[in-house]
Amino acid sequence: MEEPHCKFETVLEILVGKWKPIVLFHLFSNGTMRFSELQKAIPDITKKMLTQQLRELEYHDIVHRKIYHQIPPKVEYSITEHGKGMSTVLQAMNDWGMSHLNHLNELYGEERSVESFEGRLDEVTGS
Amino acid sequence: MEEPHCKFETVLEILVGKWKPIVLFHLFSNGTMRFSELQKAIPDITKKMLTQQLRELEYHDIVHRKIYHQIPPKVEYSITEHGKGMSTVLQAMNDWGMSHLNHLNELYGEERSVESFEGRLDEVTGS
DNA sequence: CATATAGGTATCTTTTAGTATACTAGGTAT
DNA sequence: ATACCTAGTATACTAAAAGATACCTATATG
Repeated sequence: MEEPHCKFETVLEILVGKWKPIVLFHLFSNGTMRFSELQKAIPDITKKMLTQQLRELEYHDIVHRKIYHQIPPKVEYSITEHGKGMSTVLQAMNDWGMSHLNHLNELYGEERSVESFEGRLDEVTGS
Repeated sequence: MEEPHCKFETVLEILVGKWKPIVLFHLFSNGTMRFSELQKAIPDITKKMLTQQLRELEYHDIVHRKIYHQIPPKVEYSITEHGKGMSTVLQAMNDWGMSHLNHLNELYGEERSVESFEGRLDEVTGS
């Protein structure tokens, strides 16, 4: 009973954060990117958040940070070997996620989306 | 480029919430549980949070809510058929999560844990 | 008549996550 | 001398998530 050994929370911990999924998406897609390239690819992110999310991914050894000691600075980010091992999990999540979206569309209709989730909650609540 | 079609965020949306993993863990393990049984199984959760997390899972058709019209009330929660389809994803997350924890232990030593993650961030930051 | 019961809701406070904006370093181009 | 560049940091603020606590419902029991 004590501590549930169901540790999918570990994966959640890596992925949680408003910008982590999209940061990972770009790094997985493009291989290696500079800080400024990531910024351009994700226009609404602030430097602070981009730095923060990258640091957390770096802590988990998902992302590698390569510093070129130049002026002006150059820093490149890429997925580590360990991080690449995560891709099957992400793929599994992605695949099931897609089918889940279809399922939700069947339940609630095409017009709904993951984003417009708040408004629908009361429907289920008020029954 | 536009909208990344990498939709593992959908799965995140279902699972994110401080108590969702443990709620799911108990429901997957025990099959069917009353509200009060969940409360007992997760002592630190408040009624408010338990209700909220269950409602969100219900919205996503992961959890089913069966109401017995009695006084005092009786409500049973269980994993839906659709929800059961999620178990392979959760298993994949769980498995990779375990190996990731080992990896982190190799990197940072045995004493660290997922929980004591804050304190370690500066180590990676300050290099 | 007061109390307990189960499964909640309502309201308020605290904590955490995210945003906005200004500032920095150090070398190069004007 | 001044402005510009990149990859940040620092500080202050706002929004969202979670916690604490009180209350509600209708029946059955003492």
